[in-house]
Amino acid sequence: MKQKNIRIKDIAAMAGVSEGTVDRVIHKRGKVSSDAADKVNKVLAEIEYTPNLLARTLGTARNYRLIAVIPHPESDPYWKQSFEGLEQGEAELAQFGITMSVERFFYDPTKKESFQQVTLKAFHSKPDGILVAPLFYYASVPFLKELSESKIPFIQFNTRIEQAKSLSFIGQDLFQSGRLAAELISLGNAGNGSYILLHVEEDLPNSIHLLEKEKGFKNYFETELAPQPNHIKSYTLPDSTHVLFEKELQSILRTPNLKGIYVTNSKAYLIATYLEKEKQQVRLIGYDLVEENINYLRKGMIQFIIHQNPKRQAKLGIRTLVNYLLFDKKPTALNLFPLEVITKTNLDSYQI
Amino acid sequence: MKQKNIRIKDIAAMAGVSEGTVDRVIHKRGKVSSDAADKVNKVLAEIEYTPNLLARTLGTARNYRLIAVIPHPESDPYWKQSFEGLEQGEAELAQFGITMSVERFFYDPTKKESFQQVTLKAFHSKPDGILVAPLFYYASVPFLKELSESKIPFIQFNTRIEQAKSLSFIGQDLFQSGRLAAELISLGNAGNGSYILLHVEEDLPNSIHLLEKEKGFKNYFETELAPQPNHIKSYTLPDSTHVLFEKELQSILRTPNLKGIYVTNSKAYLIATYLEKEKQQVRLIGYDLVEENINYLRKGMIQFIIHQNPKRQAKLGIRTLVNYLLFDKKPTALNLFPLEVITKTNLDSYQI
DNA sequence: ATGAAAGCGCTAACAC
DNA sequence: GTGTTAGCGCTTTCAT
Repeated sequence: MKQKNIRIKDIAAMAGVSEGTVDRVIHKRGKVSSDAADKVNKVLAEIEYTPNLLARTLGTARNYRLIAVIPHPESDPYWKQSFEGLEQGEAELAQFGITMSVERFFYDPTKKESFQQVTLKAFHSKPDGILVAPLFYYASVPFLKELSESKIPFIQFNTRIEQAKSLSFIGQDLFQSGRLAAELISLGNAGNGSYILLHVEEDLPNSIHLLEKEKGFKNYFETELAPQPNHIKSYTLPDSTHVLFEKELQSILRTPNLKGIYVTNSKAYLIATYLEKEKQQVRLIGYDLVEENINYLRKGMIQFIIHQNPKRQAKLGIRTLVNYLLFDKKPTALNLFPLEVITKTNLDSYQI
Repeated sequence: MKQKNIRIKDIAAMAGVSEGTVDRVIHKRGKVSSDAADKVNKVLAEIEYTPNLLARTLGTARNYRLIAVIPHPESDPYWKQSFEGLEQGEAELAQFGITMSVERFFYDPTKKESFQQVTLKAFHSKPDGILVAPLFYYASVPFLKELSESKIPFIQFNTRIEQAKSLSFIGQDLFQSGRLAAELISLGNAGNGSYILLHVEEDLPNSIHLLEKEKGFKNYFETELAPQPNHIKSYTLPDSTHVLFEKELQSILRTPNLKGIYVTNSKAYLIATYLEKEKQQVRLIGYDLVEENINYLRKGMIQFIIHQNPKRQAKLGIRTLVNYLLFDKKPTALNLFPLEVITKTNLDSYQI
């Protein structure tokens, strides 16, 4: 009954070959006669061999080098959280005595050139694996293609370039995210209202991911609330320091029968500030648990935050890469994170 | 710069003692002169020693035995999910070659005697650790006390007996959970409505955890919506097969100006069935991603489900126990899970 | 009380 | 090609 775990040694004995040969067959390291290979494979087919992953890493001295390419942590609290996720992932490795370095290459999320420069450097340093948040579509495509061609395994997170042959994408379904925002913003409002979608401080042509959210948002109203005469409009706002910001926002807020505002990035607090000043009551939905948003969530000026869990994304990215490189574990191509709904009341339960 | 990881061997050399002695000091396995202990401790204080957890498990032959005490998986889809979490946790261990068995002891969640019987058996089998969902308050107190006294480490999950000295509690803050339900149910409803809280098919005296939710629910209306003249009432409904079930529910649904119903357990679908039949429009909130709830969520008859993530709770329970037993890692006393809000639209993102 | 040494299961280097 | 063997860092047993 108590079937002891089968080891390579056992397999070797059963197949009548040596441990080394079994290892070579299992890992396809070549240099093995088809005769021996057959014997081993036969045994392998009969038994259930689950390698001991602990022992495997202990045995291998090899030092892997990973590179993480993300926006600079100081550029935005959101990316700070990703950065912390990397650190946690790395700490986890250290604990298990896995010698794997995680170099961080930062770029300026507002400058395409910065991204290009950094990715070039990353590529030339020939790491064993890359974890990248490819914010810039057009700059990412060639980079990721180069990685594929050089057989450098990589994982995309946060933003997805669909055609890239990444090991895995870790992040959220942005179309659904937009739909969720629409559901939450319209909840309890019985028809015929106006809803505004706002891209704040974004370089839209370069941020196709935001357009996914927009599509989802509109889709929800069309498919789920069709008979109700709702008005949906989307705007792009400039940098909040820009003179036009306030002016444009002001006119937007004068939209008749305005029921809700959906901000597609983490800048909802900018709108909240303004609403607070004007004492206007509009349902406001945004993204990410950054401090300013949290404050307005607490005050009740923001009703919902959709959380992307950047920390967990980054941590999982590291873990996935390690599993692949060290343990031969192929990840799922798409690792879609839950669309987490945060309100004033469940906020604390999300703060670790 | 590239400080190689310090091993026990290094410490031994630095302290001028043998590896065995260092090991004895680190693990306080006794049998070491104060002289030698001092030397080792001195080195330990100067350097940063992080044991290689991989090597540690490889080295230990010891076979640990865990016991999980949960309601029978077939008694409720919710507990089925917990059960699956246990399986996942166990699979994870196997992967790493950790030889640790997880026996499952099931009880009938509607019968206190069944719980008592099972816990007695668990206790007598003297396992190395226990993971328990202590649904019955009065029956749990003495059991958990016995565990403490016999120094059998245990973790509570799902339900928490506060005074028990468990290694850790894994679950949700139910008071906050009630508050969250109140927030979601009242959202967008401008004042003066009636809200009903429903305990369905529950033996209330034995389910003090449900009373926590009730307190939280009422608390939210008092503290956050005080000036608005809302009416909150709570009821307990019998088994749905009972003749009184429909009758009582019917009279409840005739509450004037009824805006929302909050079901404190996973039985919201029973109410949804009825609402659907009567074509009554009331906001409905319940717990747990069980199939019937999911169906009504999809249909739009249930607006929100608060998810407790039983699978992850159970999995983490196993992992925590292993970390404690094998790696000497003390868990946090309170591991509160996020209060996850599920709607029709983000549901799919939660289905793994 | 302490040191030496034999594993744990696997990988990799080295003979043959 | 194939078998043998020396580790990886730790625990544990066995002398001393």
